[in-house]
Amino acid sequence: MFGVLQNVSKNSYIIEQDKYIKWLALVISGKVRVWQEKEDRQILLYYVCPVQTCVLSLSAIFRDCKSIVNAKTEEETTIIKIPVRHAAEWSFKYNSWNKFTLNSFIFSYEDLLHSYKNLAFNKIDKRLLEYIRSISKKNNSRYIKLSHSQLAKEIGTTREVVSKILKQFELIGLVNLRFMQIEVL
Amino acid sequence: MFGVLQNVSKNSYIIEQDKYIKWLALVISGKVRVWQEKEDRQILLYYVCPVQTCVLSLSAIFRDCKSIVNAKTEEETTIIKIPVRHAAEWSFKYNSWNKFTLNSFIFSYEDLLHSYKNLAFNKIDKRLLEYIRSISKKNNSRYIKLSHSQLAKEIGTTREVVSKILKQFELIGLVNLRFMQIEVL
DNA sequence: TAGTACCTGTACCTTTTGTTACAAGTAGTA
DNA sequence: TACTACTTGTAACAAAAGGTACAGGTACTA
Repeated sequence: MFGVLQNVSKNSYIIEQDKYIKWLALVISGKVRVWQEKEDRQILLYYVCPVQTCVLSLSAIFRDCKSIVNAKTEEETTIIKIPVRHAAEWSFKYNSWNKFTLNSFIFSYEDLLHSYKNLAFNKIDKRLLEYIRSISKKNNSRYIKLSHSQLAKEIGTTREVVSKILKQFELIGLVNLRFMQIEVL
Repeated sequence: MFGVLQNVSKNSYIIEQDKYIKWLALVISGKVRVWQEKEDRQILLYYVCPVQTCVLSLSAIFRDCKSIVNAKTEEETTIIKIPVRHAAEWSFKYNSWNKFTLNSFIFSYEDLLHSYKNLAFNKIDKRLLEYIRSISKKNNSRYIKLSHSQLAKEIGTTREVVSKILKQFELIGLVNLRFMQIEVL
């Protein structure tokens, strides 16, 4: 038996910055947020949803390393914990596992590359608009139930900036604002 | 015979944004710059040096895709061109090739992650200082022979901003400036 | 030597983003 | 109800970054 099934309650850390990664987590149900932070700022990297794994814990398979990100459950989450040394063997034993690993890297790399370009060249208002639209699309709902400060932590800025920009968006008819709710028009 | 050895002259495009990647390039000698751009701004992703491959052309191995980056030789460069479908087979045939591929992804992903965090949280002056110091270290020389506009294109800003910041650095004794030369103190 | 292309410095201004500070609203609960 | 924690709005200000414009320098070469 190599993997251990485990239930993790909401808001628990799966990975913490500067700590060693000892096992690989596969998310079976729930949702895990992965981000970077510095002082009181944060920036989202991605969410790990069923059935995916965090590409960064994958990288730990191949050499011991400290995590450079944080990962925390956003809901009650079920994961399979696999000690990294087992997962490393699998890559050479099982073609399908190898394929899964490679695909995870490819997808994640391209995703991060898009984020990088976005961050380098687009102003905050554009990044915010794209973000709320992507949320709306992903959830298949016009209504986004996030606070301004939560949004600020996703895109790497401050609450006041998000509030100001959202207000501008409302004035030009892009959104409607309510308490803890943004309606994307 | 799968690979083709090829000499590429200085300043030739290896990969262009929005074009399909048909082959994988292994750099045998020379140097290739990989970057993203938008209008007249650019931001460096990495350099490909012997004996490495561009992680992004690796990703093309596994599914047809348009490039989201540019790659151009900075010196006379020798590459081996491998049609992507051959390279794809190798991953399942040869353990050592598989290992090489995975290592490329891991290294590149972590590298990009550092850049992303740097871009998200650090001001331009700090990023510039880190960049020129890394160049100095890499070249094992105090003297950096790059113009201000070249530096601007590496870190994603404009020439005027670089000139101003370098002048400040000179005033506080961090560097000495000459025509086409920065001495790191 | 003149011409060209590129490099550097800098003053001035604008836009973008962040900070501080405060007022007021919402929701849950003891 | 009163208390708490969190959310939202916004004015005024400050700092960071970018853009315009121009003067002058350097290097190469025709």
